[in-house]
This record gives sequence, C-alpha cells and structure tokens, in this order.
Amino acid sequence: MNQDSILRSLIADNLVSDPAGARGRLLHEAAKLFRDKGYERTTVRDLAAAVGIQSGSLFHHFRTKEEILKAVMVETIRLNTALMQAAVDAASTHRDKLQALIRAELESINGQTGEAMAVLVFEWRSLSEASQVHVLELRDIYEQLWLDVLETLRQDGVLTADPFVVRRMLTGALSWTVTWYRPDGGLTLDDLTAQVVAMMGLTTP
Amino acid sequence: MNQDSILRSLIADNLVSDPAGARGRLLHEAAKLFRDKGYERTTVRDLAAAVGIQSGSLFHHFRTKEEILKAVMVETIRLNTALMQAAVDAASTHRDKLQALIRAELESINGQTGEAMAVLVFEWRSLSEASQVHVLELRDIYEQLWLDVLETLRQDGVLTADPFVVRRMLTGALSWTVTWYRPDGGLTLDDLTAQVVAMMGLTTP
DNA sequence: CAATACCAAGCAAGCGCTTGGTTTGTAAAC
DNA sequence: GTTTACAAACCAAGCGCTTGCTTGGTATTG
Repeated sequence: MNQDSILRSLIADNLVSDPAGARGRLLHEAAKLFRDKGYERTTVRDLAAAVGIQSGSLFHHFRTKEEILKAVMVETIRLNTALMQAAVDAASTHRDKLQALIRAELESINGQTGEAMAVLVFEWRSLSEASQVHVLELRDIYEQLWLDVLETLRQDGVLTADPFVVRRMLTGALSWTVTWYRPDGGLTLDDLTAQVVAMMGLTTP
Repeated sequence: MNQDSILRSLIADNLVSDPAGARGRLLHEAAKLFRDKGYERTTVRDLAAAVGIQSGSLFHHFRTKEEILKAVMVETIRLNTALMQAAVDAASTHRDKLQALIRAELESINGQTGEAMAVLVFEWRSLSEASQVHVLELRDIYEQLWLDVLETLRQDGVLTADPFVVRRMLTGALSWTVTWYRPDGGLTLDDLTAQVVAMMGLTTP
C-alpha cells in the first residue's frame, strides 16, 4: 500500500476529493491561500480567482466560506490518518514505528499536503465551534495512533517521559518545521528525522 | 535581579509600557483579544470596548491597528529577552542554563505574559513586512541566547544533534504548550520542564 | 490656557453572500 | 442523428453590513 494507492482508495470511497476535479482543485488552492495569507485575509474573491471563476459561483459548491476551510481540514486529517496507519503497519520494531511516524508527519507537513497541514495547525480558531467538534473527533483517531506506539516504548523502558506529554511536544516541534524547514537547505527529511530521534536519545545503541 | 525588578527597569527605560498606564492596559487587553479571536477577527471596536473608550479614541494612542499588534510583539520580545538573559546568568552549569531557559520560556508562554507570547507565535503573518523586519531583528538577539547555550552543550558532548535544529524543535514544542497546557491539570511548570529535559535524555546521570 | 484625552458621528472601501439569468454537459425521446 | 429536456455550472450585478479610520468638537488635567 504506497502513498498513491492510499489516496486513490480514499477518493474511491468519497472520503477525499479528487485533486483533478473541480472541488479538489479549489480545496488545494484554498489551502495554499489560507496558509499564505490566513483564512480571514483570504477573500472569497481570492478563492474564486485562484480557480478562474466568479466569486458568486463559489457558493454553488460550498454554502459558506467556512465550509471550505472545514473541508480542507477534514480531508487532510482523513488522508494523513491513513498515511500514518500505513507507516506504522509497515515498520516492525516499536522504535521503528515511532521513527516511521515522525518521518511520515514531517513528510505530510513539508511535502505535497504541506499547505493543508499548516492550515490545520494555524487556522484552527477560524473554525466555528460546531465544526471544531467534528474535526476534533477525527483528530482523536489520528492521535491515538501516536499514543499507542509511545506507550509500547515506555513499557520497553526506552522512553521515560509521559507518552501524552511527549506526543504534544512532538506535535509542536514537528508542525513548527513548516515555518523554517526548506528542502533545498542542505537538510533532507531523513536528516531531520534522524535529528529528532537523536534529540530524544533514541538512536540505536 | 528578580522578574519584577527586570520589568520595572524596562519600564524606566521606556522599553515596555507600564501595565498600570493607559497604553499598557490597552496592550494587555489587545494581547488577550488577539490570542482569543485572532488579529483579523478583533475589531478596533472590540479593542476600544475592552478599555472602555470609543473606537475612534484609539487612534489618539496608535496611528493604525497594526501598530498595536507590533507594539504587543516588540514589548513582549524585549521583556522576554531580559528575562531569559537573567535566567541564563543565574544558572551555573551548562545543563542548568538550558534547563533555566526551558523553564523561563514555559513560564513566559503559560504565565502572565502568555497572551502576548501566543500572539507572537500565531499572529506573525498579520504583521506588515516592514514591521516583520523590525521584530525579526529583536528576535535574533533572543535566539542567540539559546544557540550559545546549546553550542556549549554540544561541545561538552551532552548533545549530539545540531543546536540550530534543536532550538527550532524546542521553539515549536514549547510554544505549542499554550494550546494544551493548563496549570490546574495536575502538572506544574516544573514537572513540564523535567519532562522536556527527560525527553532530551539530559537528566543528571 | 494650552496640551492631552476623549466622544459622537460618519465616510469610503471591502466583505460574505444573494439574486436572476445564461451557458454547458448529458442523456433520453423521437 | 437531430431534438428536447433538465440539471449542474457559471456569470454579472449588487445588497446589506462591517471594517479601519477621519473629522470636528468637548471635557479634563497640569
């Protein structure tokens, strides 16, 4: 199950939009704009112009501007939960599973879906409370993946800190990379993963 | 040099506003509003109401709304640079200096100045480019403090990862605490500091 | 009696979203 | 194979409201 087949399977199940379709293209452009200018500073006219239609025509596809933001977030979480699950399943040892998760999340944040992941982190407050509840449920599934792996490591005695706290710290550390990491800066994502692992004192003995 | 005397010395030098004065009170309320609703969603009418004046009267103290945001950020960096410097100076060993920095930053983020620190992290994009340059210069001084301490630890052989990367990871991890840490949750800031140190494998042998 | 701090009113611009009508794609009906 | 039917996709225009900010005048303070 590689990344591309995971995406295609989700599209087939109607869980994420086809990036080639009209809806998918809009969501992709919306993610870029929301990341670059922020949700509030992005107008529906900006969004419409990005896909070459009139602002009013947007409301044929989405009822409100906020619905667009929510769709970006929901589809991003769905895709990434599937990607993380695959990463965990592919690794064998507990330590490798954590490393795979770190690597996969760095990939999500700094790769193709980077814009959407940044939106998920920095535009949370712009969601209405009702939408927040919905997105939160999806995020909990995602987080449990991490907690399960971290808990096994703690039982192995490799990790001394609280899994819950460790995950929160990792969330911050990894998502923050979006503000400074540039792939052309002489540091690959593998390097970065290695540094995180080294920083946690988890390098293979 | 305790925290209070540092603050008073900065006020005397006109580097930060007296929290008791009109300007200081507004900046404090602005930081709260900006954190809770975001800069864009906060209107000048909100800001004015928070200190009990009319919206137009705001522009007697600040020329633009953005000037308020900038002032919040600039004064916060000034205060925290001074606090961090004091924390480093007070500790003796290299490891203690790092622990003091972590503790001090957690305190800044989750204590009295927490609102302003959150604004500094999450409202960066709302600053005009001209203001960003100015704030960036101040931030570099602040960051150098961290890098110097981390470099000594690397030379001691205690730290294997790159100081630059470690600082960026710590920035993310520590500032992210603002989204989840609650002092009444049975976890003190000292506990949190200890967890971070443990996570880095820096616990005293 | 100046300077500072404020109010009441409102302007111009930009915002999300609505409206009524036109084009386009598709597939059955003849 | 043309015609008919109809919904989906879109446009052009603009409405109602909110926004940051201005203006001219009035208290307050040292």
